[in-house]
Amino acid sequence: MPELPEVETMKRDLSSMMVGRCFTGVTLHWPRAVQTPSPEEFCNRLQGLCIKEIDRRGKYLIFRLANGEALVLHFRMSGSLLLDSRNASDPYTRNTFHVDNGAGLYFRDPRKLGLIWLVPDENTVVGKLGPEPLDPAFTAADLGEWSKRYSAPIKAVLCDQRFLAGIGNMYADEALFAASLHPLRATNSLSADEVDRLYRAIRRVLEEAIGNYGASINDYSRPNGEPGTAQSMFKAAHRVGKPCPVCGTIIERIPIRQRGAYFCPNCQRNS
DNA sequence: CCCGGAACCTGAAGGC
DNA sequence: TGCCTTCAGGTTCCGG
Repeated sequence: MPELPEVETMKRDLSSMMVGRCFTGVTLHWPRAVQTPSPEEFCNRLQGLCIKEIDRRGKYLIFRLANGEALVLHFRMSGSLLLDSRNASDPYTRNTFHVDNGAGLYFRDPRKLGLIWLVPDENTVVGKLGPEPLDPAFTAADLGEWSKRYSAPIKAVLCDQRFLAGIGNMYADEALFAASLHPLRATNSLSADEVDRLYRAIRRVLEEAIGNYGASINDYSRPNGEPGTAQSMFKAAHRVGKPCPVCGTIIERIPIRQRGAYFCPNCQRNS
């Protein structure tokens, strides 16, 4: 499930090979992924456009094009963007972007939940996202200010893209474990010390995961097909029934807002 | 504003 | 073995 570290890895891996290249066409096997414009217009307009730079905002991957427009992708649950031409015949390759060096960018997405936009202004897609957690301008004081506004469980708030951009289920669990905070803690009940712990935990967890090229939990892999290794560092996420690496207590999983929250009931007390 | 639930998807996993 | 149900989860939308 591509979250911030996985999309950041895609951005870095793809930038060296794709910046300066131009799209020669698109094959849409799953046109419903295209949000705007219409699939026909999407294919016509993208053809001939060249990539000026590749960026990331939250969990969105942004191709900034030389004509000022932006091709924006969101991978949701199962999407990935692959370079190897062998993916042309993969039944889960939903859409293919053909590039002027003869190569292709293969949008592989078994669950068909990923989304694609071609827009004159990328902010129509990503404009409502909260701050980037790794932006130097985002401080612990900012996190404290934001947190006062929410009474919902901290786990749910961390996953809310209007609060912070790019954190999903896995990294919210990891950050809360690293900060020794129970996922059900009311967000506005955090002390200044707890906010500071959480702030440092978020940044440490995300930076470490980027250093490990993201987590290959389900269908994600790097553009070259190699898996990321960040999942091997997980202490709580997706580890239900396994021992906490700190204290040995069995990791539990509870539903919060229809999603699984993994945590150590000993290290992350709800009080 | 807040919250819960459904919808979108399909492979995996569990029950009987 | 096999059919059927449920679950996973990011985002948006809808209703209370």
